[in-house]
Amino acid sequence: MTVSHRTPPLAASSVASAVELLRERNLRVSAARRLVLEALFAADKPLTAEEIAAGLEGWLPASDLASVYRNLDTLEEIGLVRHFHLGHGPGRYSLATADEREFVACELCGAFEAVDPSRLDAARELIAKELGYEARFSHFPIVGTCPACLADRNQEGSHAHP
Amino acid sequence: MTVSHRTPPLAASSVASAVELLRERNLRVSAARRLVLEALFAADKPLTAEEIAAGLEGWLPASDLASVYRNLDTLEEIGLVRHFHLGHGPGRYSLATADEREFVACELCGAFEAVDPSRLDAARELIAKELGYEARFSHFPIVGTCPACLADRNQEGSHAHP
DNA sequence: TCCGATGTTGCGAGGCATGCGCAAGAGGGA
DNA sequence: TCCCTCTTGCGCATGCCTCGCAACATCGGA
Repeated sequence: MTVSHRTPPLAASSVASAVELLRERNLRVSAARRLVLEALFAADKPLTAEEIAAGLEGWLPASDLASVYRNLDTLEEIGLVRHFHLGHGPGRYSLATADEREFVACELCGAFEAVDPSRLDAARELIAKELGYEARFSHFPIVGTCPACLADRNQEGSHAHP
Repeated sequence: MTVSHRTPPLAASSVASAVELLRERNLRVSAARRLVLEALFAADKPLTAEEIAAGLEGWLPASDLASVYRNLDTLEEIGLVRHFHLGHGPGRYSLATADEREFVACELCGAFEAVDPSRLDAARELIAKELGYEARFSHFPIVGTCPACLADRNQEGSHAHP
């Protein structure tokens, strides 16, 4: 799923509770499906479909990539999963949280972080005022230069006049 | 070229002056190269490599897609061309302007516009203060909902209580 | 004006991130 | 346990590029 879903988020606290939510929606709890959930619950960061299919480097059984994409898609449709895009490169998937997350990414080093949307409300407001657009950084992040790379850049500049 | 270049922009006013700049850099002025420039000068909006290769629907001779990409890349490297990414979908290329452009895009209808970076400085400042990141919307735009789609959405909501 | 060194072109093939079709297989209510 | 469906797995297709390589063109120099 390369497109952003707008289903309200469903925050599950465990694989078991997520499975429960699947059943409530008459979705089957297949091995492949459960594996995707287990990978997402086990991970501490957004995963690519490839990483999930590979079984998190052996921690979990490997599974079919196409099925992983399909399952991520259905899970996202019901609100259990969210994904965003880190510049070029594959999409990154994670469990949905009650409050949607937004992202910032560094175009130099590739670092990224999730941020609470409220921290971006002021900026969002300014953008709305100036352009009339309502910005959303949950599917496509704010791209720029992270603090570390900014520091590196200043470092470089400084040795011109030691 | 899927990556952003940081060469200072070179604003050319015509194909001839752009060609001049190529010669100054010891780059050859081949037919294919000139065609890319002609397409960009003829267009009133950012083009995809595919559109350029197709000769703008017959206005110009068609050319090889791989060469178009290579030429856009070299032109971008010397600062004559810039490109940005509209969500998924191919990159969009346009002639560089003396002042860099930044972009906003609507994730619902696909519309996008170029904006003067100064109009986003306040938002950029807020983001820097809040996250420490220096945001740049010239390669990856601000993604959100455009005024028209926002109006549509309100329209929909309103007929609940006429 | 011809020449040669080298930058470029135009294919064709390859790669990555997805998406699709379809027959085989597995959930789970009756 | 049966059977209807939902899912899986596999292979192949697609969109957007990128690469390798031989043929070819450009442009400074003889």
